[in-house]
Amino acid sequence: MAAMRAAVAAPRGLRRLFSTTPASSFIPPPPSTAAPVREKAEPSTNLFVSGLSKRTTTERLREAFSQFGEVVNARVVTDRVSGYSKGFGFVRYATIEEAGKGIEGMDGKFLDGWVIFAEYARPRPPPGQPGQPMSPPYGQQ
DNA sequence: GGTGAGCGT
Repeated sequence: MAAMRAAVAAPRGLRRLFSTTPASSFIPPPPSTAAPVREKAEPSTNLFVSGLSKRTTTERLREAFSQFGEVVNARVVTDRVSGYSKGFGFVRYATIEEAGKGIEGMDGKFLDGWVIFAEYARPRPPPGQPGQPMSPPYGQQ
């Protein structure tokens, strides 16, 4: 009789060996389209250029892409403190048409000894909308 | 000092 009580009170430590998650012995399969896959952004006048040489500057980037259209804005992303290029940049054409030609003409090409990759840049969050002043309590006096 | 995938001062 006392053995029954012992069989109920003792096996607590043993239950952990038998009670492994029953319904999830494996990793839950990702529902797809949830992986860190970087899809290409939709066409726009803004281009993302990667694979740049560390010595490639904004001017050279503009020169290279100006062959295929009017470059309205070009910028090589550089570190603010060190001032060195991060190896990628952005190029903005006047029209989407030129942007497409810029990609077709510069993607996979060489620039300063490095193969660069040109693609449409992702949409960026808007800078600052009217209603967000930099100074908080500056209205009442 | 300048690496080597990436999405901006």
